[in-house]
Amino acid sequence: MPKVGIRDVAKLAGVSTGTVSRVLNNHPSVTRDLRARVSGIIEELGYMPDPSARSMRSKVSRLIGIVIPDLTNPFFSELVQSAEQAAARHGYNIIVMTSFDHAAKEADRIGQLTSRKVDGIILVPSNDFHTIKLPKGLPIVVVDRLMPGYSGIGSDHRSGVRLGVEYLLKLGHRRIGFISGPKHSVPASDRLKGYRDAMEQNGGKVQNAEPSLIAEAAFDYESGRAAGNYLLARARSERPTAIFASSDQQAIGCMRAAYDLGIPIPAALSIVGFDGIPLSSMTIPRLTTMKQPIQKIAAAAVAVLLNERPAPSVDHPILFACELSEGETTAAPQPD
Amino acid sequence: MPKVGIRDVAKLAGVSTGTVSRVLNNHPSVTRDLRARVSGIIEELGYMPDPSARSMRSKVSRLIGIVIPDLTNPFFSELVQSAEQAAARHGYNIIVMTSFDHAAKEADRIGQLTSRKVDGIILVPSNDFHTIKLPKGLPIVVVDRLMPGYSGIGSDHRSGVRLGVEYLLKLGHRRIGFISGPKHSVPASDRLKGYRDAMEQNGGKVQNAEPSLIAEAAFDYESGRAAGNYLLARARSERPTAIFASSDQQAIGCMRAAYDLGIPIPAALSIVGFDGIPLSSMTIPRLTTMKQPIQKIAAAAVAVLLNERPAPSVDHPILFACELSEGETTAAPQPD
DNA sequence: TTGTAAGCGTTATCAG
DNA sequence: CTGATAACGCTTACAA
Repeated sequence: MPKVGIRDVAKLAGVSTGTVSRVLNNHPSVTRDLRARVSGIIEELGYMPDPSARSMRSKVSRLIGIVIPDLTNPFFSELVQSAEQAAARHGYNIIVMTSFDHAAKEADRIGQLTSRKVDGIILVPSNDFHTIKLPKGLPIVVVDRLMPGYSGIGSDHRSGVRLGVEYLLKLGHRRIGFISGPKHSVPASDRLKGYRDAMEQNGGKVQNAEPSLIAEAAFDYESGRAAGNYLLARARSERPTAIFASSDQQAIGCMRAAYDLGIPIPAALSIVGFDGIPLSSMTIPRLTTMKQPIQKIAAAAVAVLLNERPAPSVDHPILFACELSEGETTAAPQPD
Repeated sequence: MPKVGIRDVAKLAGVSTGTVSRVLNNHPSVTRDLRARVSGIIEELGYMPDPSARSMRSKVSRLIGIVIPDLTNPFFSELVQSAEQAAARHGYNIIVMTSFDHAAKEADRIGQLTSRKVDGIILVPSNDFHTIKLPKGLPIVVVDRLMPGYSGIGSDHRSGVRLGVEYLLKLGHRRIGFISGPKHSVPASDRLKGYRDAMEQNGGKVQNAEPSLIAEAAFDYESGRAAGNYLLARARSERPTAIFASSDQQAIGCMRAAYDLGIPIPAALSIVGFDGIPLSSMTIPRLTTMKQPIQKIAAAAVAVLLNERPAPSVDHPILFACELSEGETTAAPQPD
């Protein structure tokens, strides 16, 4: 079965390879019936164009690279899956790579992708991304962890967090703790701002978010647990009655900390997470969380790379709104 | 900056393009110092070979495809991540695709991968995989859900489950429920066999695993919950004192069901999961589970595709042992 | 050991 | 609108 090529199709259809190629790329200048005949033969022969040859000539690989810090993080795996679907709808495929939040690895991955001639890269930058430089000319869209100077797509973390904290305020909480993300992370400081926004506009009572109500942590489970422990292992009168965590994983770690300290949720402590990963509805009790529209983000990123949508300007990222998903980890505070 | 090609390197090094190519592919027949000089120039010029051109001539793409049912499943995302790492160590990259457990999509994905000329495919077959036929000639290794007739790599589900159930028996449990996987799934029936193995060898008492102790379910959270509900919503004397679930997600869903029914874990119910996903140590209480060696599996799969390791014969898959990870969801049964 | 040159399967340029 | 034909950038016999 000696592999059928474009010439076989051409011969059998009685046309030139050029015409077949034009049919393949649905170039407008082919007669309806000629196109039909050729397509027929293509079908019949089960011909599939060779992507390497194609890409070599046309400089288009129909490949999109996606570089994320950690595929094990449900938020990112959902992002990748959504991107894969969106890309597939356009005949594109996805090459995934993990940077492990390590700038050097990240630079290396981006280099590989570049030399693979991917048509674009979706990048969730590592936390010390600023140390690397991106190859000019390659369409690249930064997602989730927006970076100044790069066109980005994500959700509005700041107002998302603000809404979440306001929700806690509305429930009657005043001593609201905050588990922040890594110090230098852009989204982390955005989320922190959202927290401050909400706290400060809430009149005098909690005007200054006391530093002791803010715990810095990585976005993962263990860090969330440590941060929760820091916030909760104190006298009851000092202890926050509610905690907003910057990620669902942190929130879940924090639930664990509360559990270990014997603090019932939501009776003595309310917890709100951020991200809306599937897992958040599987915890006991179900986590209340601010849900990011991952699919929208992924679809938009793909659309931008495929020029189906204008790239956001460097200082005006595309931002989607987050949405509160009420679970069972939040309630009015107990009277002291 | 007019893209540096192999000829530029050749010219600057004063050698032929053939030699440069040989250096690139570290063909043995190149003098040490010549190789050194050429490598120097390559470095200096920042030359990167064009993968399309390369692949077109050599029929090697340095690309591995991986098709899984659902990237959102932590077990698979960890598998993909591990495969990505293993592949990267060999200069290979990974194209991921999701089949959503849908045979038609799966066939389509495999077709795409084939036409992309990937050097091999790692496949976790969908549940109705048997309906599709694989393209001959393409190295493909079936992982996790082993299929008769295909060379596969996975862990020993049957004895893994047996060990888990034996653990429960050792704790003193006798009425042990089992949440099975989808009926026609190969690993599901393997796991079920493991359960039967353990139950049947346990003397007369539970000689026949009563059908009512076995609930069929998909591997996901919701199904696990429903199955748990089925097993638990009965009079206490009929209700199992322990449940073995075929996946961690099922187990967690089952915990949820128990929680909703007011059945305390592990006081009134022990639960053991299967897979050992990271999430399993984040639940409250921490899930006891049979851990699959995902990294080993992924590494072996990549090694097989890269011919670093002989492919397992069609009827003798490579099987790794599972290991019990003791959490907090298991305890001796309460006296009736 | 190294150079030479013929393709690999497409697409794109030019005529016709 | 369609056909011929020259690239595309590299690998690999075949020669030297």
